[in-house]
Amino acid sequence: MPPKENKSKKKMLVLLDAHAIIHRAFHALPALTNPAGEPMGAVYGFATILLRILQELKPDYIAAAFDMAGPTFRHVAYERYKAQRPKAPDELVGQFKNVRRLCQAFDIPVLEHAGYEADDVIGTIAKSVAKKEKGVRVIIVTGDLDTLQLVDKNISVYTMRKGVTDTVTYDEKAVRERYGLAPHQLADFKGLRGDPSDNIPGVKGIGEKTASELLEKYGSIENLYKSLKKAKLSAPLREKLEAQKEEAFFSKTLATINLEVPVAFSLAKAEWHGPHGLAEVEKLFREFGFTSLLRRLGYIGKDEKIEPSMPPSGPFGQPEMPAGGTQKIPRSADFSKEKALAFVAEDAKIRLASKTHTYEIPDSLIESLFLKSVFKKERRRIFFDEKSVLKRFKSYISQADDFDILIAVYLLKPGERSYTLERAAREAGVPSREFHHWIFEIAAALEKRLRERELWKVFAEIEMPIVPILAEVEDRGMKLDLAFLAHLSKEVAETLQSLEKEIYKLAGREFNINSPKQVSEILFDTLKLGAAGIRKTEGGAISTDAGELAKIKDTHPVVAKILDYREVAKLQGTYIEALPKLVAEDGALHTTLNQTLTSTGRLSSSNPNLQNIPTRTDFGRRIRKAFVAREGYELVSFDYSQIELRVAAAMSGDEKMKETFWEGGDIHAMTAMEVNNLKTKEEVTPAMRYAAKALNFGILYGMGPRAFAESAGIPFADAKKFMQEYFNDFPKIKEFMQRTLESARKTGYVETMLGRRRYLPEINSPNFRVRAEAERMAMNAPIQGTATGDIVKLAMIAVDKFFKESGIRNQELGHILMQVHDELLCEIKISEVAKLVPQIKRVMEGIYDIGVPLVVDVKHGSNWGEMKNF
DNA sequence: GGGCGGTTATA
DNA sequence: GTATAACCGCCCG
Repeated sequence: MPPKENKSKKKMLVLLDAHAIIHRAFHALPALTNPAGEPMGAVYGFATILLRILQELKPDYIAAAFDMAGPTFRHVAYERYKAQRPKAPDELVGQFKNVRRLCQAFDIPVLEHAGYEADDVIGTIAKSVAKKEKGVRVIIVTGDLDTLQLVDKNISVYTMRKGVTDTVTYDEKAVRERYGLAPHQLADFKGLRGDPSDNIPGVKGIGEKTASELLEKYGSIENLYKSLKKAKLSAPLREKLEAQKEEAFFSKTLATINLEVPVAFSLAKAEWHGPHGLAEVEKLFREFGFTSLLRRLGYIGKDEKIEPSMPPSGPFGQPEMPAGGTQKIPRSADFSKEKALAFVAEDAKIRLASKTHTYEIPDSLIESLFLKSVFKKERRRIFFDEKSVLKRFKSYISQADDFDILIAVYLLKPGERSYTLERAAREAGVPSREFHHWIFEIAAALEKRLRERELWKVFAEIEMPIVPILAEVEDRGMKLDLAFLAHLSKEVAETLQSLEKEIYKLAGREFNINSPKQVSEILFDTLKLGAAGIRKTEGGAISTDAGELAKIKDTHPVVAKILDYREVAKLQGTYIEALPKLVAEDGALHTTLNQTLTSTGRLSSSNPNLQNIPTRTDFGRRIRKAFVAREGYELVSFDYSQIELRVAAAMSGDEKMKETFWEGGDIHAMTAMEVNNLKTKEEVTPAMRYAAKALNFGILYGMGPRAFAESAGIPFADAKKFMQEYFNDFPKIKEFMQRTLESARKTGYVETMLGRRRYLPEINSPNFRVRAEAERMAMNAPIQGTATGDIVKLAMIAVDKFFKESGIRNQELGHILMQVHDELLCEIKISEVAKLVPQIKRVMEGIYDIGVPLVVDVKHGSNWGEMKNF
């Protein structure tokens, strides 16, 4: 989040930590060169950030601090200081000079002092200005977090995340949230924990957690040592602190920014004059080859509000898009006669193309009625990522002829990490040209391919219609009961503390229970528990995952406690603590539903992932209770019962399985009867049913006997026998698997009932493991894809349509809240639940005839954790 | 800070 | 033994 506009009357001084910004940009960005071949990436990064700062923060004063060559006072005190740092590469060294030239051109004073680092210079100036000039607040712009210790009421730190695109501002509160410490304690923190990147030793054996805890209790290293004798500390910790007292104090000194650099600074000289006399800058930009930045120069200091963000294209973003002739929309623009338009959401604008022109619409103009009506008018619309365009326009209605290039290329080539317009163009065989010609050609070429490969139905009847539904689901969000979670968090924190204590006591010493490595050491080295029969991890260590620990649960009481701790810690960290931070201003949690990520056609959910909210354990369900219906509504969950097994029965055509589903029988019990050759279902024991259930699921995953033995908890020989029996009893299942594999080997892909494809080039690999993995994917993808890709998506579309066409949606009586693979979660006005549930259930059960009945189970309640059967 | 291994949440 | 997302620790630069 960019800092708030400087609305207060206070003046603002921006101090650029040029050294850190350059380093950051150098590492975060690709190695670019100017036309003359000199490295320019870091200079470009610096320039971009500088422009952004000038636009966004509109400082009254600005100055830049550099490191000076030669040893600093820290090197004099400690020869190993930053000793393991590789020397700055040559490509970087030359760029410092150019950044200095840039500062000169901008008339920004350069600050430096022999024997001190840029941090020290900045610290000295920031603190002295903040003290002397009450009317000035200071913002430090930097590429690392070393300067956070300077933060106070008048000083904040502005820095970059994720490369350089995302920015974050630290004030006192933010530092506390991030570290749990006051800014001035950060040097103490490094004193204890050390800083490997600067070769600051710290106290060996003290990590982030212990350091924070100690500082929370004692405030500072000085205080800690003063009260060390009477402090309540574990023996090993006390020993470490006593033995390494010198290191602790010394490390703190190294980590402390020097506030007494004898550097001259004059606020008057640092005054920023705004955009006058930038001819020098322009000259430099041309010399450096920063043509994309030239345009932005014009904006500096103007009142016009433009979004602070990196340019979407050019050397930094995606590969340069063909931009040819991009222009602002003229007042006289008239699109009424255009048969087709293309829309692409970019960083802070929408790129709009007609067949003959490309325009850019800044976000600020999107709200205009003119553009909204241009967008909504019925005509051919081409997109790359329609969902993001819909959200930008806040318009959730699609049109029959809409074409999303992103979706098209996903269906043609699923399972890629990410897609770009450039890749789509490559896939479509369309070479680069002016944007408006380019994008329409790509769409046409992709449409042709979709039709050739018989993917058109999936595209036009499933994937395109679901786009606006996903946009709306994301936008609506799910309401979270924050008070409830806060309460739960407190309780859970206590549980964790007491579990921690018990574990330390049982183990005989303290260790980090969150570290699998340390857990393994405690269990198998210190306590010498038997490791025979325990799986090894990929790295060769003895595994400590829940399945393995369960095997030795009875050999020592600490094992069960560690399992308890794991469960609670996981839920605390991943949900109870994390979810509240993601609640938006509207009190709701807005996930992102990714439609083009999975290889099988499922959706995925992230930021937060709402598809893995706990439900299996009692404790997990308590978290679910935090997801609540809005006032006057109920949550209603529609869950396709055993949909993957039903699809497997349908696709294979196995009569016994189909019959069981038609009769509404218990599929797992029936399986148990068959593989055990029993005559009546009364003879099926719970253990038999459990094993049969594991077998049914395993079959869907292409499992072998070894994995089956493990999951059912039976001997390998029995497992093998049962699997053979299974394939004898359900021969069509075996045939289906074989047919699928053969076809995959021949064509290189498998497909769902509706023709969605998954390509599996490894299916003919000479490497057994690689090939076997591809075979399992081949057997699973058609089933998973048909059930939770094709069918559930169709159901979402139909249910949404039902809401809209019956007027339910308009009267705000009900809507879809979330999809969890085989479940649709809806929010329905309480008064309407009884009437609507049977109708929705009918829509879902009748969505697609696979030759086996689809059954939907319905539950409802005021929250997601306590639901009653309907 | 980034990347990876190990683990665990869901279907 | 399929499909995911995300946490933490730990190692690297």
